[in-house]
Amino acid sequence: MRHWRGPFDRQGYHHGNLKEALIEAAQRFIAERGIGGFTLADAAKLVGVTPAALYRHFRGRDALVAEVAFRGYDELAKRLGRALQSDGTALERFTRMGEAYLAFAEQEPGFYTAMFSAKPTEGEASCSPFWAKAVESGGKPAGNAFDFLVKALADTFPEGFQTVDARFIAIEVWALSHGIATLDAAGQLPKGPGLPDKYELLRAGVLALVHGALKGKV
Amino acid sequence: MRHWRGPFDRQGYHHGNLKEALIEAAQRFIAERGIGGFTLADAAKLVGVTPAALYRHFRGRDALVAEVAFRGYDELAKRLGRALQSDGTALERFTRMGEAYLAFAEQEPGFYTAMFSAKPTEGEASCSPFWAKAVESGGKPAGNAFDFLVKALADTFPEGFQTVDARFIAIEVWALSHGIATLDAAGQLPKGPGLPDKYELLRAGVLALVHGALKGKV
DNA sequence: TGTACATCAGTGAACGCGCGTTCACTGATGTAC
DNA sequence: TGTACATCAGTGAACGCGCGTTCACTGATGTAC
Repeated sequence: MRHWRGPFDRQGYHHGNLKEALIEAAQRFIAERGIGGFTLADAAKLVGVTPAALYRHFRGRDALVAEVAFRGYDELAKRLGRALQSDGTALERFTRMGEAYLAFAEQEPGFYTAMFSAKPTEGEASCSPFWAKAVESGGKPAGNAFDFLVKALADTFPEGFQTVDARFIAIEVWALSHGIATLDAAGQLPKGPGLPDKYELLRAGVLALVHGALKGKV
Repeated sequence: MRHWRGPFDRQGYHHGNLKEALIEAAQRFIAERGIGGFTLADAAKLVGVTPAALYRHFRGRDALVAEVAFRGYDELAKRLGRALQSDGTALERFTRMGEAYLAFAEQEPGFYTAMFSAKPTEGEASCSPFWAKAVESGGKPAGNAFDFLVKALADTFPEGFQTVDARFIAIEVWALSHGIATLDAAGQLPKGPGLPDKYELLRAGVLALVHGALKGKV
């Protein structure tokens, strides 16, 4: 195999790493134009290949989008897992997870968009990869994003939440994170002097949600 | 003008209420298939009219989508305004607003989708109709959804939020509402025995957010 | 009441386009001998 | 080391389709006289 010189770079008849390059191109176009605006023709062109070449690696358009979404689930779980195992106090790690979530949505809009708009592939395992029971990936059981969140909550507040199910809080935290991330992506988050940025918004909001539960205020 | 017999009903050469019927059809298809999946041809067919007829009433596809979004902003503000002026205590009205928001997103997915994905029309007034300064509509200044939310907060907690800007809380509440609504629409909200439904989720979350601010916990 | 006419909402045929996908093919690669 | 061969990634031409949009038109409506 020829030396790999970057996803959109090519010399000669064989591309060398077409599958990865196509995924990367799709990710980029989905980020720029949304799921509907993404076309196979553009992706192939960017990569320097005929549209038909795609069919050596994917069943079709939907399969490529699904693959992007799948990579997204993986990357998000990886980032959250990394934050969960980072240094510092449990609260610091928990805060870092929130930042990681927002940063992921901002830095990888292609992933994020694909993750929430990929049609459930018929026959495929799970269509809610955030919180579905962890799926095996290459033998070793992979954690999912939602499980990491629940675990972080348990670590950070080992005394538990009296009457409240930890999953309850986790859903609240996730919904707030998702809301902030999508409003921000849509350019709808009010911004201005005296108004917090999204990280501050999430940090303060999560603390309030957790403390509300801690005090049985819910 | 002939008697109006329903949006998708027609007799004779002239439709009678084509503009409204097209908006309604667009709303329905956007709800079913998303912005990308909506086509003029389908809308015209449903209404019983040639695609070209659309151009008597709209500049083109984008204008129709924008009109749907605009109706959505209007309808949402109307519903929130109604909740804001309903009976009961201030807290009850505030809670009702949250329910109204979630119900709107669920009952009018066409509106909700259009509102968040309409491209900012160049030359048009505002591209963030939730919180942009209230626009005149037919002479009388119309309230926007975000202003209603801030007002509800002020009514419900007249003692104010010590160190915290009320808009801060409003953004948190809105982000949580939006997150819950969109996760629910995407079928991603975990559901099961012991887990709360979305209304309970929002109610508890909002209370926690507000109390967090009230106690200066933020 | 009847007729001529202006208005304009909707027709239907056509357009150019770009899409996703297929197919028989070709040329580069690496392996067996 | 050299040659024959199997493999298969990518080609390029073609497909059928449905899209948004245009245009000269037609037929229904309502108004002026």
